[in-house]
Amino acid sequence: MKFEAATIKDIAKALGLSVSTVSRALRDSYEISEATKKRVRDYARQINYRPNPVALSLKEKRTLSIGVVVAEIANTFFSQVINGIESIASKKGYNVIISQTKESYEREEQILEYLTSRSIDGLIISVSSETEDFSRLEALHSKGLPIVFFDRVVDEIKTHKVITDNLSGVYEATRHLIRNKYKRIAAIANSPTLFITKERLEGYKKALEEHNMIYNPALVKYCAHGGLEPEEVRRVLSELLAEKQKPDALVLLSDKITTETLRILKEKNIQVPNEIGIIGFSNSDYTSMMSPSVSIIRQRAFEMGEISATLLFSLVESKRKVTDFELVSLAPEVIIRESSQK
Amino acid sequence: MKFEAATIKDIAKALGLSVSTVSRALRDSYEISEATKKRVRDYARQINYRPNPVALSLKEKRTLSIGVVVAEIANTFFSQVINGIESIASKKGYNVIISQTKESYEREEQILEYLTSRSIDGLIISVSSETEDFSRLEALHSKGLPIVFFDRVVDEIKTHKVITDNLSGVYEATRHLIRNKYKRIAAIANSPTLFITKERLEGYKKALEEHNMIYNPALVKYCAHGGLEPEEVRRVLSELLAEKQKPDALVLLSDKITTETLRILKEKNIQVPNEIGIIGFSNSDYTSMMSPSVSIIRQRAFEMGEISATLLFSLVESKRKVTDFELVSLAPEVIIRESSQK
DNA sequence: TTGTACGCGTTATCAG
DNA sequence: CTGATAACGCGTACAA
Repeated sequence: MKFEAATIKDIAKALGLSVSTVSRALRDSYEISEATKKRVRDYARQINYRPNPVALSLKEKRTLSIGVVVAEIANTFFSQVINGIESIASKKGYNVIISQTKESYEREEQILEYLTSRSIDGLIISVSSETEDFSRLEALHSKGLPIVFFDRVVDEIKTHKVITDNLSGVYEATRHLIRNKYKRIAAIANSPTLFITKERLEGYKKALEEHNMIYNPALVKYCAHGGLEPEEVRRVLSELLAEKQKPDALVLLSDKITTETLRILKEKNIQVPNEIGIIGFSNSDYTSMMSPSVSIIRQRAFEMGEISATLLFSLVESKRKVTDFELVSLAPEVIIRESSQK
Repeated sequence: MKFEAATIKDIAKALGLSVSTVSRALRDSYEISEATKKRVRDYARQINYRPNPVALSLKEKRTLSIGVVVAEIANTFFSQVINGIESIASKKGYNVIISQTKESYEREEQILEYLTSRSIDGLIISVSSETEDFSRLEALHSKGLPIVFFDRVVDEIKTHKVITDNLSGVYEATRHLIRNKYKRIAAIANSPTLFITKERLEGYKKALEEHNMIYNPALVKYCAHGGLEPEEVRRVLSELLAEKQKPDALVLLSDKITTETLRILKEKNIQVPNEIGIIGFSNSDYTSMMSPSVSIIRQRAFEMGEISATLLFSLVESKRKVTDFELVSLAPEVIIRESSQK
């Protein structure tokens, strides 16, 4: 069944005017008499006329839509970012088209292929953990599609980027564990190919080095799909706990990994913070309500969305080619609670 | 700056053909010679030609986009529903345009006004808690816009609806509290105007009646904005705790209210489940990891999204006017944990 | 003050 | 086999 709506032509016919007169009357052009304007406006209201945005888009070569690509919508961090993006976009009169990669490069390719064939005016993206080939993004970017990266940014592509100051966040978190007498601090990270993974691990290493603790690669584990595959966190956690000298603390380097780890520790009845100390990325309010309450590195997700959207619109609305790009780095909140203090 | 892409016309010019020939060649029409087809296809690939979806939309009177309207994206329940919707939509080759009402009728009006001026082929909506006037939705619906309601459905409008079996969920939850010797069971609900609020309270009343407990209106409180306004949950909770005979258990009738209540109880250091028993709607995995773990009524959110989307596409793709509508009622999972058993 | 014609990108129809 | 033209809905330069 089709959804039919009135057009300018319908109004013109009904009122015995030409379409251009109607068009001008509706846009309140000075060339149209008040009498005609009134007739047109009254009739338009009566039949509830709305201009067809598709026709406008075709004409103006813009869609008033932006695309947002994230790994998973139902992830607190991403949904908060989307919240921020939507808040700005709706004020600007733009639609927000959401897609999720589920951490798959293939899906990401499909989405980009699909979205960017001119159905969006700009793109805000956090790449999937599998993505290592940025050529399609690069191609789109060099063709003039405005792109803003957030969270999982692509170093090679020169455009606006909004990230958390991952290094200091993790540095601070790790340092805190060290000061609380944890001796064997392990890290569970997202895919090693992600830029943010590298940054976060830098923070971890920096804290260890500054406190003369040796960096032991055996204590660093990766989840290629950021914990989205059900068993990957469980596997690396088992590996860690099976070490001869098993770790006494964990730094969890992504939201999903934090959630999964907490679930597994609870299930295995491992005592936090005594048996193992925990601090990790999380944007869930529930971490404060748990017992023990969970120490977290909290990203300014809503703000990140707002800033990303604002930067994107500055690109979209810019008349000239922008060559000066911003790298916005937001300080995370490192919130110390019970899970990291024995 | 604009994002320019190649068109059929560019190909035609470059190859010295007419646009119609190029169009047909690309669509592999039988009337075109293999040689020409090959030339066109090769060149199209070379310049990375993609048909302009906006032009297609104008011609075909469809946008391959659906609109999704929820109260708040960053709410676990809604983000899980959106996840389900997106999963189906992406398979069907549809874009998902997301908007949030933030529980405001005014915003909902704006969104509908905007979205439905032919930029979407169908709408999936859970109305805002403020919405009492459904005339715009009704108008859109009777004009032929396919609509599917989920969660907060509109009784008056005849179309597909997907809901949780709210009554039995709450009935079962309340009965469970009664069987666990709770005597003064209060309920905190979303706006009294919402259909689901009525249903949920029916479940509450039914359980009380069946166990010969008197229904005391003083023990039922409402949050007009579903807990989105920061202080509303705190206020009603204070009122309840100030009752001469204060309640010894709470049934929390929406996700947001459950989260807020748990936060406040923790803050006030009120002992759960002894001082007060808790069971409430929640779709957050964290409820299982809290201490005490929280008993919940869990909606099948992802599934609800999948079903809503499937039903919507059946409407969108239907050739004739559909008059036979489904009301899908999904059984919630009532998960009994520690917070409701003293 | 109002109307005609064109173009945005595409496909369908009709001509050749 | 290929090309010209109309149409989708709109806004605007140009004509009247």
